[in-house]
Amino acid sequence: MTSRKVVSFENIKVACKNCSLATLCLPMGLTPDDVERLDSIIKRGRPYHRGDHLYRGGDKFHSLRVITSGSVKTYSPNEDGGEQVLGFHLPGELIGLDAIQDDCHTCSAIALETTAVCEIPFSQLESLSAIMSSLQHQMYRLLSREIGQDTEMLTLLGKKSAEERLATFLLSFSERFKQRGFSASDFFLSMSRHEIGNYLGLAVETVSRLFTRFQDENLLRVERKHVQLLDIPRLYDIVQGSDSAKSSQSRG
Amino acid sequence: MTSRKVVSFENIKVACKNCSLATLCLPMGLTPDDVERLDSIIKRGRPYHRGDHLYRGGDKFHSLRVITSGSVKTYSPNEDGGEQVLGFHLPGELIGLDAIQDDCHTCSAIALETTAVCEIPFSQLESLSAIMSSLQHQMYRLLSREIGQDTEMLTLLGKKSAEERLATFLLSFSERFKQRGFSASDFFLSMSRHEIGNYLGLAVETVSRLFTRFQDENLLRVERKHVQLLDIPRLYDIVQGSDSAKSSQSRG
DNA sequence: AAAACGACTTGATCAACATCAAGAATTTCT
DNA sequence: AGAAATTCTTGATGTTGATCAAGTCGTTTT
Repeated sequence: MTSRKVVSFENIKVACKNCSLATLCLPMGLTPDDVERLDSIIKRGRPYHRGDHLYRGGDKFHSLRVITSGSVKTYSPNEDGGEQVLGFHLPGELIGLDAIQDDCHTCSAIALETTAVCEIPFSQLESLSAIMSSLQHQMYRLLSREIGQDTEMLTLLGKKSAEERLATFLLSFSERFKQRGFSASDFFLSMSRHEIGNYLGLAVETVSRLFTRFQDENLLRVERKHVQLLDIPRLYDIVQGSDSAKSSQSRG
Repeated sequence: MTSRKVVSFENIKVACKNCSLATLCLPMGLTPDDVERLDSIIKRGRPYHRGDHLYRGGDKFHSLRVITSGSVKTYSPNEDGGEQVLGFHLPGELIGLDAIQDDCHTCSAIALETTAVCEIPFSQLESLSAIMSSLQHQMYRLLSREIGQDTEMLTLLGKKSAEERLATFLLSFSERFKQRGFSASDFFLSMSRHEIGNYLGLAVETVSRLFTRFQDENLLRVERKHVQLLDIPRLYDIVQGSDSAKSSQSRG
């Protein structure tokens, strides 16, 4: 009896239908029936701790993963010891899509803090999507969205100044936290300055100086990992490039 | 009778089973029967001329497109009139994948020379892939590959020097021409220096100077759009970063 | 063929950001 | 708690590649 209760409790925890992230995640747009079927193949492992790898480049690919709490950094370890940070992932986001191509992870994923994930065995997902057109459609959409996000990032790295990059970075987190029901203007970043710089193609020192400058200009307040955005409209102006940022200074 | 012959000829031209690109393209890994079914939904339009748009950002999305001859540039028109070149596409390559997300093209595609394409209505492709698991698998692989390529490009723009970028660019074309049965060391680039620079996040002048420098160093010969790679191994050394390029100079 | 235009090249200068260096603040380890 | 190791910040200097400017070559127009 007791064990039945425990099992039941576990099931509830895993179920997409009870998950606040469902609208951001794989179940988006699926009927409750379809969500139930999807649920049947999803597994939840034990949580990862800061610094634990979810997978490493070269590992055989079995499962896509959705972050359910915490945050994850993906990076591609490059030949000469260095690394390129590819992304920071928040709850509801799906990672591992790049590994479908040849059944092998091309990049690594590491927990930035205590992090829980749902695992979705890809071969089962594939089979299920063959008989559930809504799921297939959602998969195509998610893969396409990933491509769209990557191309936005290409524009960022190809054309934008350091200032524009950091503003874009901050607003991306602002929007994503907001979507998840958290404050859009007051949050903690789980990654280091070094990781931010690597991601944005900037030196650590440049990132640090920009935080200081943004603070001096009353765009934000920052203390270590804690960031408070004070003038989101002006940050958006900065993202747009063109030094219109100054002209549209918020009525202070 | 005559008209039957013409129709038949047209059919042969369109058929994937007779296409030399099949192994690079959507039919890759499909059985002949499956290729036949895929064929049934593919359309070929009239060729595009240099400067013609295949689609523009904002257009409603109907079809994926495969280049069958010629070449195409994709770019995202950015707010302030400028553009970010996202890619150059050769025969066998599939474009439009980013538009699946919300049925709307997010970027534009323009022919760099006389170019023929196959059109694949996406809704039909989706339906077909629901009943052809091999096709579904291939679609997932292609989408995943696109993501992988984008992340490689992120590393290029985030971390690499101008020299490394141009070497990477040239070797990418070398490899792709080779795959298609053309010379890996002697080819014509269909895009301008300006477009190369935009794509690589460099100024036109920098691209021009690098071509000159590479030529001075006997890495290649270049005249206008015509490029001959003279020392491919050393170009690979340059791509690797670390100035090992000099030490592994080819035995001259 | 001459003229006009656009693409490419080359040179000179400049600016943004990287790198080097050192110190301050935090976190981790024992 | 105290020491060691990180992480972050700040300053000084350097370098890469952008920008500005001018000229050459090639192509298109008339």
